[in-house]
Amino acid sequence: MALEKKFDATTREPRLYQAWEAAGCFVAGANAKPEASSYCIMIPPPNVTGVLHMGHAFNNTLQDIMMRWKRMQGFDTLWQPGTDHAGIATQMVVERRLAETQQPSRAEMGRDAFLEKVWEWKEESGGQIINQLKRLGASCDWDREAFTMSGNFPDTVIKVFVEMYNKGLIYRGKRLVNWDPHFETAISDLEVENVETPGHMWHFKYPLAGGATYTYIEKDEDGNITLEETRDYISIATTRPETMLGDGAVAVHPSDERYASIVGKLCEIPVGPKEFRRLIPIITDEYPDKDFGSGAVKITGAHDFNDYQVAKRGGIPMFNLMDTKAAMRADGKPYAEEAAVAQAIANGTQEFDEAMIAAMNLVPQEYRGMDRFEARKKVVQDITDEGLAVMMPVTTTDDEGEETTTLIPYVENKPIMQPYGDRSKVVIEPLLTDQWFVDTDQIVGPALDAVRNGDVKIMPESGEKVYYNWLDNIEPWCISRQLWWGHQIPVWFDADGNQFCATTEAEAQANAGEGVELTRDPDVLDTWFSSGLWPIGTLGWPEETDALKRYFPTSDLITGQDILFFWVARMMMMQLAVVDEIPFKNVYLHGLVRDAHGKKMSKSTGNVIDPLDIIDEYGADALRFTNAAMASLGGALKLDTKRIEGYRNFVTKLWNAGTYGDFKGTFDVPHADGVPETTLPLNNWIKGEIAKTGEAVDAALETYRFNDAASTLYSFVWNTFCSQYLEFTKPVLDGDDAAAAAETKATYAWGFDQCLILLHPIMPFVTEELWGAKERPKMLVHTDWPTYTAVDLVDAQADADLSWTVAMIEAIRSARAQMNVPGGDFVPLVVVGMDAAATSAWNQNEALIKRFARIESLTVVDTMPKGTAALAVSGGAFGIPLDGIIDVAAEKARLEKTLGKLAKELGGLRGRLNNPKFADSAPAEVIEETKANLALREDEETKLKDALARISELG
RNA sequence: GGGCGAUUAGCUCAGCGGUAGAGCACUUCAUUGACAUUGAAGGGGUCACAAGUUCGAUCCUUGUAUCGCCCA
Repeated sequence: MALEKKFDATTREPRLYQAWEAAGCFVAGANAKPEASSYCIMIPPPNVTGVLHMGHAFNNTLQDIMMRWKRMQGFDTLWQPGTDHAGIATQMVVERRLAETQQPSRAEMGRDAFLEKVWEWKEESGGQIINQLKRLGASCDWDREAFTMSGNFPDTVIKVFVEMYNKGLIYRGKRLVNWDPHFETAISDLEVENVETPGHMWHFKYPLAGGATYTYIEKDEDGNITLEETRDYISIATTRPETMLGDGAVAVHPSDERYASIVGKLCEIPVGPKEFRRLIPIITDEYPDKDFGSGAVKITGAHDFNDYQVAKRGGIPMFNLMDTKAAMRADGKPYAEEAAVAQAIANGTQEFDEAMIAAMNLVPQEYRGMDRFEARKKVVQDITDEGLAVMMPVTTTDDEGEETTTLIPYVENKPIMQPYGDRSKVVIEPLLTDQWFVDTDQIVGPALDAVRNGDVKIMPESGEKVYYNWLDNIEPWCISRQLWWGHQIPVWFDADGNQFCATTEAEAQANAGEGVELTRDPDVLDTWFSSGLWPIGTLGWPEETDALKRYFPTSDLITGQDILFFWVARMMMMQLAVVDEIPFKNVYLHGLVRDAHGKKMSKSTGNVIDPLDIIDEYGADALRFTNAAMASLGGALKLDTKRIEGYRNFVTKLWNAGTYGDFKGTFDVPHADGVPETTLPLNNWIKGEIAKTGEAVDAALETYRFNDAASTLYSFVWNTFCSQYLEFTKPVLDGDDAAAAAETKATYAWGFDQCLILLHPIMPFVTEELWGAKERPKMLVHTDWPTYTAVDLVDAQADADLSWTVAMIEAIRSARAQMNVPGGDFVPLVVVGMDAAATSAWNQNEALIKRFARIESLTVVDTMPKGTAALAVSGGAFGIPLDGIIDVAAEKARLEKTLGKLAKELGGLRGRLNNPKFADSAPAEVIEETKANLALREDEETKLKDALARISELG
């Protein structure tokens, strides 16, 4: 059959994919050899409503390379695909759509109706990313496609929750959590992005109770007094004045002498109606930094993580000031009543508990219902108006040179780290709420040990350090979300708030007793709680499924380093906590795919590269090859379309090597499984080169060095197979020796097949297409991966002869080009003192050298004729006689340049060998190698010096 | 502030205790022979800087500078 002139990726790739799918090529266990070991990869599940971006394309290319390679090797493979319900992200998208289409809002339609809308949207868009993965060529077992909200998965999640609850690994409590005021839900630490933002630090006076005064003294480093004054206040610096209303104390460092005399006294929060101002104690704690601000900090336990710790230590009440939208609270009793109770607490005359404090609203009437940022402005204004802002002098000069000094409020402009929700992009508010937590301290140990003892390997190695660093300092994991889309927490409460955790409502009811009214916790679980169970969940746990037995623990996990904590670490902890086994053996982490200049791809920058556009323009194979070539362990991923173009050209190159073979009849050679028997040096040689390449590819993939595999194949196919071997077959296939031609045809056919096989994991489409151009027992996707080795196939003689031949051709071409010998002319070659090896190599490959270097004859002479261009080739002094036409100056320059390089090298080699310490210390083989190298270079130098001397005689 | 990394050709990046590599870009030449998505030849590097270890350092160690990412 004749091949098309070009490979049309756009039309061929989808058809090839369909053919694989139709033949069941990707089904778990397909092409497995009997008794094969298993090889399993879990896809990092993309968001169900997502679209394929370059990160997915990169990540899935690497996974597919591993899968296809292992499948061809006959492993029992499973690539488990699926999608994630992605709680916040999906709920956000659906809510936005509701708004855009003028439908009732989430709150208006209620939970059940809203969830129906989410499912509708999932059905509508859920298949998209899967189809995009297919365009990339991903060989997942689609029959097993999973989704974190359907099939057995929800049962798995609920069962794990119940088990962990029963083991005491999950608890509920009122804690300060990161609260997203936009989505009105708690989020985990990892979902918060801290961004440096311009901010202000205000300085306010908290008056001492009852008009008390003290002497405030500041000293410099040497203990000299720099400031001494009587104060009736303590100065407080804050970036968040609106939270002053919830202050429970002012804290100073225990060693801070400036405030020692007033510790234990009360001071007044300078906000709110004057008659109800609260008094709070001045306490000591290790937290305040003496050198920061005034050294005294206000303690607002309910709205700051550091203050929360101080308040917990000091038993200081934490007054919650804000509602779920982060507006100042408008509920509760009038301010006057609340403030009176709070004062009693501060005075120590009122008992209090957590629930009582939580119910109190200490927001003064005029602030109630205000947005937090509005409230901030008002607080600052009110305090300043009252004269309680710390003032600083500012001197200005007027037109007449008159200096005036005025006092203005002391406000520092300084960058502050502001927390933002990674999805909502609004400022996160620390908020005191009831949430569910995983007690990570209890389950982190095995996850750390598994990596420390090598059961799980993380690549690159730096990933392990990052992993340790995070897990060693892990915080409790807040797993409840005040969302609707997700796995609802399986806990029911009775009227007294008693918890009944069970897998079903009936079970909870049974535990609570008949007739007890129960309400289910409305919250859902963090998406990562369920995706943390992806390995066992997709394999059917808690059922002892066949898949679980065969494929768990899985083999490799290939994922972005950005989800090392979110996902990888949590899968480790969860799998070990639930089934007491590691989820996977190797973790390959990669970075973010960036643009050609290393910039993050973003819509606003406009530098986003859509993988589907790339596939349309260049084909999936080109994109995949680019991905593989970029994937050095730990390397940066900069995607340049020029590079993709280059690999598209490589696809074409391979295709043309196919059309050459087709043209020469190599596709008429029937398919055979074994390595062909050969006698010709060029055929012996290419077999060895292929074996070496195969070994290099295996070695690269075994160590996840995809870039090495790609560059080895690129260089072999383009340079060795096409530029050399293919060219060398021309004289034989066109020649009169029928036996030689037949052998070469068969060898070319086999060699080209090997290229297709070795390239298939990286470039599945074009290779399968070329494979299909001949009658075959199996599709390429299921063809056996080679097991021959270099030891089997390398013929040392052929190897040496062909290497010499290639070097000879290159030396002649180089000399010709530099001597300006017209390309078409055949020229004679002469040699003095040709040795046996060179003679043998010449005899074997004379036709090739003559044809490709355009040589008409080789003559052995006693002395070089005058005006000969010398060649730096081993085995004799070769030269091209160019008497009369030689450019003497050019030839001198050429020789001098080569001699210069040689001299530098010789200097290094001799220096090393002359150093007695080198002889003593270096390994014998290095010394031998150096000596041999020196001899070779000296020989070359002698010949070239002779040549230079001769040419110098001419001019 | 803590952690992790990077610095190699004009650009994007590999690499390695003992000859400095690729792709792109650049220069010159080639055009009916599988392929112009091509072929041939070529130019281009104090491997950031400094000290140390070593017979030998671009590579290992320490420090400096610059840049990046993650966590506070």
